[in-house]
Amino acid sequence: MTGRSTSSNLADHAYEAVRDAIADGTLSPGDRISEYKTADWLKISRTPAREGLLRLQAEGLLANHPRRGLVVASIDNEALKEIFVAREVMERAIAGQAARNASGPEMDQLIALTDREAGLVEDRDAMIRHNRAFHGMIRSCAHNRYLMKFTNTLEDIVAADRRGTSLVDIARRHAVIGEHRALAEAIAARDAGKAEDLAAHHIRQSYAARLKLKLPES
Amino acid sequence: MTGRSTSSNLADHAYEAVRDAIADGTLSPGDRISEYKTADWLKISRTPAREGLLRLQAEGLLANHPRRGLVVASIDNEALKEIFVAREVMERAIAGQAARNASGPEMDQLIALTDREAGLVEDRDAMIRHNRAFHGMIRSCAHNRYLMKFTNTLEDIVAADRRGTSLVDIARRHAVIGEHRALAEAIAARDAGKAEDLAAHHIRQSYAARLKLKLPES
DNA sequence: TAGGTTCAAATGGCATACCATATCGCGGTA
DNA sequence: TACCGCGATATGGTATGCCATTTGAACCTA
Repeated sequence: MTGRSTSSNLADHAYEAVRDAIADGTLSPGDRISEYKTADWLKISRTPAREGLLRLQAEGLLANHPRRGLVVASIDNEALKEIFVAREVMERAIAGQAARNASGPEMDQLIALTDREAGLVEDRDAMIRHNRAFHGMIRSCAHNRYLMKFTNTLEDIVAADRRGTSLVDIARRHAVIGEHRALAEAIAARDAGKAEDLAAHHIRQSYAARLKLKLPES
Repeated sequence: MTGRSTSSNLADHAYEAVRDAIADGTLSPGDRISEYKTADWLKISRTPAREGLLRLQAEGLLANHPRRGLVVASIDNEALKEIFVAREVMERAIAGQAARNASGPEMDQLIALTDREAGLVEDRDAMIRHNRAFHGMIRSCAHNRYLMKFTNTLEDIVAADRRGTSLVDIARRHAVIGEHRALAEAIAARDAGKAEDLAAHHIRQSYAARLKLKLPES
């Protein structure tokens, strides 16, 4: 998942620290990032810092601006479109697989998450965290580590974009809660076809809501 | 792509060398791999060797056996199933996108590739190389860098498996040529729906053919 | 004042050194 | 002969040093 795991080694620590800094806006797209500054910030040496940054680069969160070092990746509208196309097909498949493969306890946990969500509609940050946890749970239920990893990566990239999540809009938050509930119920009912359609629709709605924010090109 | 690009830095060189060694069977699943041996083999120092290996690990080609270092990843039947589920949904989407987005020259090149393929049916290794080039071309045509990267990674993982490709069977090679031709023609005709179905079918056939090889669990 | 030149600081890439730990073999002892 | 313990070796993790390149800016000159 994307959780704050207690990193056992310093490279993981660097990876998580920088990733989280990007996710929460401490670092913005276009910001330059150097091995030195990162190492100094985290009180570690350059080597593990470099390893963490290389990993972020491999995942697409950082871009190697040819002769100027690493920068937080800016995603243009074309890349955003590609990401949402990819997310739609993968989240659709994940929802179907979750409906087929989730264990009883997993489904219980998924339902419990949706029950909790309604109470969070007023709290934007809590909703954002909960949204990630919810989708993470579905990916878990699908029992497909590859689709899980890929979608997690794409979610991180999207979160890094300064246009942020569509959840800043409270109307969208209300809508999301309904979409989540319907999706969770379809999965719990083991209705794979319905779950797939609802998941795809959910991702499309998310993309549409984000485009409506109408923020300038990165 | 997976091409033998002239790596500009040593870490990339290490990455490519080890990846290719895995792909061509020089290294087999379960084989231990150390930073030291890799560095010595390639006449570089541990640092870039380590970076290349870490990248391979992040992609899933190497596994970090807890107390024994890195080993070439063994994929069990469950993982193979997950991979093919993921490949099916992504290759399906890629085929559809290719039918919609491919430029004229790209389609010409795709058709040219299929024309060349028929003459290769007797040459197993040439077919294997051509198969990768063909799928790489379709991924290119789709103009979706994320789906392209993910499917390339999965293809590398599958290639690493010692059970190898189903293309070792000449009957399968004949079938593949037909499936490729049909798929390329659907894309060239911009029939996205048909291309999607053909691509999904192709992946399922590939999985079925591989299972029929009935080789022991890794 | 504008433009060019030069030099210092920053940065990435690579090599190497150091340390802790784990593995494996060798030898001694019961 | 079998088992136990100790030490050499292998290995990963981390720190640091060196070098080439580039950038940015101060300074000099026309």
